[in-house]
Amino acid sequence: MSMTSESEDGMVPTGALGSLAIEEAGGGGNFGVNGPLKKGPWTSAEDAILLEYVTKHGEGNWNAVQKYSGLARCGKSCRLRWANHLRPDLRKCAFTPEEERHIIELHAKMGNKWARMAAELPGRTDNEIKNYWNTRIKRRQRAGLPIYPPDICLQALNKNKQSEDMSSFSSVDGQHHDLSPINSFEIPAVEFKNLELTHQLYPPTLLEVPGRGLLDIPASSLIAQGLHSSYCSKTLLPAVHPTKRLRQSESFFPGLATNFTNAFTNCSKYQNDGPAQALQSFGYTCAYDQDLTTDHQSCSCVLPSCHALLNGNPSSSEPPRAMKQELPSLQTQIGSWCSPSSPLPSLESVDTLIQSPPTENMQSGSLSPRNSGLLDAVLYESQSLNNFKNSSCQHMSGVSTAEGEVMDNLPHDLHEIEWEAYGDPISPRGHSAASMFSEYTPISGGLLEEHQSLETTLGSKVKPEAEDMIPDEFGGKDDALNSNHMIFSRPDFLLASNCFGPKGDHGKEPLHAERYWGTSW
DNA sequence: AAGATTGCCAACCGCCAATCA
DNA sequence: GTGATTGGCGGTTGGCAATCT
Repeated sequence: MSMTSESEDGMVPTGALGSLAIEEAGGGGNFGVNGPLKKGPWTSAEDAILLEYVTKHGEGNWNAVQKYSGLARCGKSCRLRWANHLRPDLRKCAFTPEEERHIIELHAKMGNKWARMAAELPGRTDNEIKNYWNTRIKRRQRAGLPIYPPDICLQALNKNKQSEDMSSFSSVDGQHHDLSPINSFEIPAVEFKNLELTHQLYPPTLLEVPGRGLLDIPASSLIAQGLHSSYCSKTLLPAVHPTKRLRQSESFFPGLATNFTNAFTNCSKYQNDGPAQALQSFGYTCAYDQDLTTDHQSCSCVLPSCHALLNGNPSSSEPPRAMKQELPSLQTQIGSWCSPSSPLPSLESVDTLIQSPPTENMQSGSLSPRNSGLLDAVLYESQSLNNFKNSSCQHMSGVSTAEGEVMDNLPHDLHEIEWEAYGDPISPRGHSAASMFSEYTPISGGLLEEHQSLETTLGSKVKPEAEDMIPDEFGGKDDALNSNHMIFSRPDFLLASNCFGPKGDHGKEPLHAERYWGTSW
């Protein structure tokens, strides 16, 4: 949408542009020294002014642009325009396949760190990369395709495995992570105080955070952590990034590491069996996973159910909610665990927090404004449903701690329903649950409203989706893909799925990578 | 053909950290 | 030391064009 107002202004010779710019600044908004600041698309004349200014004075001091050139734009807008469009070193062509590949790799490594990604892609801007990623994600999610190609996930896996091997626990000082090229995690210095808030609430990889939406997690953060339960304590917990900015919302992701720890503890037996088995053991259920027999349920069941629970929107008949497609990176969220100013709790204490959420800390006052709402609702629900504990999951042997913790909060019948789906290796409900979770974006309504929503979820709205929604190796009904796309978008899914693994037990053809991933990798 | 949907992209907004006065 | 300013970042919005129904 390049400059819609282009037609109304020709290129104006540089020099004596100020008055023109001021005249053009008709839009409302703030007032600068030259009058009202213009918003909206930039004109060629404005570009010329900005270009001239930067040529003369260099970058920086952007507010002076408006002051001295007469450009009726705020400094911020000028900086953005320069950085995204006028910089001479920009590459305006479409992303090359190599660049796309690089972006995927970088995102697997960094998450939504667009600026950092842009720094590694010469001539590309963070905005460009962000837009590319968001549209790409949207497209792939709609198509029910995973975000990350398997090799990247495995790459991340291997790297982080190496990282674990190489890293030493002595890196508590937080230095190692910048020194080690392998360890790509960024662990910010954040407060531990919110730890209890998210325990029990969020399964790995997709975390719903009120006011923040779903958090996605770079593949590297997901996969490797899960391989060993000790990983969290070694790599996630101690590392502190001294310079990482702490955003309010980024202090909100504490429970994840423990969930990882717990969730993968029971799968650690696979750790020596190679990635494939380990990944399968993670239990990120793929409806097409032919290995999803009851033998594997121990690890494959929980997360989707968690999704369903957390989503609070188990029914596909629910009105569609805004889908959060891209999410803050885990590496910052996980960092919530560790702060120089807040001693890292032992995992035991973490578990204590998980199992016995301190209710006093759940008072609204202890929640950040962004954190209230869904969290409150889920915590409340968790407590009120605690009576179901131990009764419903015991028939599911091998359910990991984290899994059980979440599952325990489900009514028994819901367990049954969910598990029936997972017992059926080709049931579409397996991933539909995940999609339910993904489709729930909390609107920061009141606690009551969310509670009600959750209640509805738990109580009655578990509705099986039609069996015919199973896509025929992604050639099936689009609706099914749409409604179930989320799990395929998750890097964890692709690791667990057989899309790049051996043929499943049921003789279904494995998904060929080139078909599965498309050709655009 | 017309309306709806999707893709794409530019720009804005809010937040935060660093710097400055 | 403190408040204001600046710059940077990530998320979101809005509009146009292309495609679909």
